[in-house]
Amino acid sequence: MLALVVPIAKRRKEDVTVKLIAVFKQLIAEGTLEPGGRLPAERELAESFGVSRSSLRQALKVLEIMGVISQRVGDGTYLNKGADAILREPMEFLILLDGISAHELMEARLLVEPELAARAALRASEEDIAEIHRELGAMEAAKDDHAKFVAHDLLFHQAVFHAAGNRVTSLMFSVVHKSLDKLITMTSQVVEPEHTLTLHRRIYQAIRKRDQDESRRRMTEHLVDARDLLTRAAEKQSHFQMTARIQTLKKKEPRPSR
Amino acid sequence: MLALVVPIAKRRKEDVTVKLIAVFKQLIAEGTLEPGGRLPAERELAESFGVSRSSLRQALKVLEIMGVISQRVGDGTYLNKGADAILREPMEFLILLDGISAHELMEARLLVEPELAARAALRASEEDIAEIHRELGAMEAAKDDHAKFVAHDLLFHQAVFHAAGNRVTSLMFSVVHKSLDKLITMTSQVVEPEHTLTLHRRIYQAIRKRDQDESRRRMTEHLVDARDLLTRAAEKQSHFQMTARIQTLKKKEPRPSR
DNA sequence: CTGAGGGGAATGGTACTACCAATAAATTCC
DNA sequence: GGAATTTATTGGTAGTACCATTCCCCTCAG
Repeated sequence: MLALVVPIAKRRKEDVTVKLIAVFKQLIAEGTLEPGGRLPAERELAESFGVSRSSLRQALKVLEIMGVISQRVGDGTYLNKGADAILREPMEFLILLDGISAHELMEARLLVEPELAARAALRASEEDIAEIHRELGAMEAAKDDHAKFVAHDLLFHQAVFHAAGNRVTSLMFSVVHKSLDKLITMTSQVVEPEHTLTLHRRIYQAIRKRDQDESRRRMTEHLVDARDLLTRAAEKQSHFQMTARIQTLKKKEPRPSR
Repeated sequence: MLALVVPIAKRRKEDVTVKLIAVFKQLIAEGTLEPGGRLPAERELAESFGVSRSSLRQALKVLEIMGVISQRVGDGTYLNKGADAILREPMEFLILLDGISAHELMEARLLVEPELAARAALRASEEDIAEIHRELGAMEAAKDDHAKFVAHDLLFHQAVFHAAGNRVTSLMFSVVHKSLDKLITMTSQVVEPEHTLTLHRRIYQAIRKRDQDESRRRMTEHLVDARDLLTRAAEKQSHFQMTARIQTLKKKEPRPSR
């Protein structure tokens, strides 16, 4: 059964914060705010909108965490240009809350990337192919540095995405890649770099030959291999490790019996 | 050329808000907070963490917009179970900021959904197929109500996603679908509902027959058709329309010459 | 005229207080 | 025993005060 998506009309009393976010959305859409541009100071904005600075700051904080804007003390607030980081935080929570496993993330890649490789073979420009080749070279150069090796591995895949010419999937899967980064790094320590390199070389060659079918096959071959490795590695790992906390949290029961 | 992802180490002074979000992430990860569970009151939490309620509220607001928690006045704050909405807001901003067009969104669908249809033909359970059929029926029943018709159209596709059994892609494309909703509704007013229905029926039949190749073909057929219709319709539309604003915004130049 | 340095103003970050409105549990009343 | 009312709790908003950082302009020395 499908999860109920609740398109319910509960538009009734919206937060001021929510309204503010909608306003910013509109201002961006109509071009009043331009990427890279500077926003008025918080105190001014708050007055303009007729809300308190507290409320405005809540909205701005949301936008900042999502990567829409950047704030710097003593300087100001700026609308970001591209927003690569915009999906990162949400995605991490998604993985936590829905308990999405590395296996599922790899399945998603397996579902999409082969087709994208085929598309890349069809539409890649010479520059795109050169970029893919560069990342391949960077991988070779970083054989001994696992972190670097994996970083360029993922950049290789991003380059393929770029060559396929679809920003939507590219953006989406940059997050998936990022989420898998740590796990892949762990895995790479028990795999011969040359093995990974061989698989990547085949993908590159296929795209370079403009062979759609082979590109698709080679990408599938690589990802199936990676998925199996990853799944085994993941079984030994319980979960992700998050960053430090501020203070100790009183673990009192959240059940105030009133 | 790929966009520079700025992996720069600027971990220096993090916001209290950012730290708090990290704390919540950890609390969720280690199971101290359970989905559906109730969080302590804001005033208590703020004291526990040793931060002001203002700062805490900023963090909570971020989590609420992302769909991680729900807050109700007079009641309390609860950790959500699934977080369906978690990618919606970020995705909308992404589309705005990167200026992603409806055409590109449809291209993304065209890239992914055919393969997913094939996967659905392979892995769909009887219940999955029944669900797809139900949405088909709902479309037929809503021939005259454009909004409803389109809603069930998208639910049909969601059902196929579900049948394919990959939550990651399902979540991602629920956002894409949502973004296209209005535009598709407009388009549907100039298209014979029977035309759309026919294409959907073919997809359903193919999946039901467990024919992967035909499922893929039929989904491609449908989306190519939809894309062309949509692209033509979009050309006449400048942009999206967002919801209302609170008050008039002083359009003063964001260039305080100090 | 040029460059280095200092001071002031503006900005975001945080804390704290006060009050409102909505909610749910406890209480009272019929 | 059930319905209406009261009461305490909770999130929502506004407003103030103060801090640390940053930028800009002005001054002054060379």
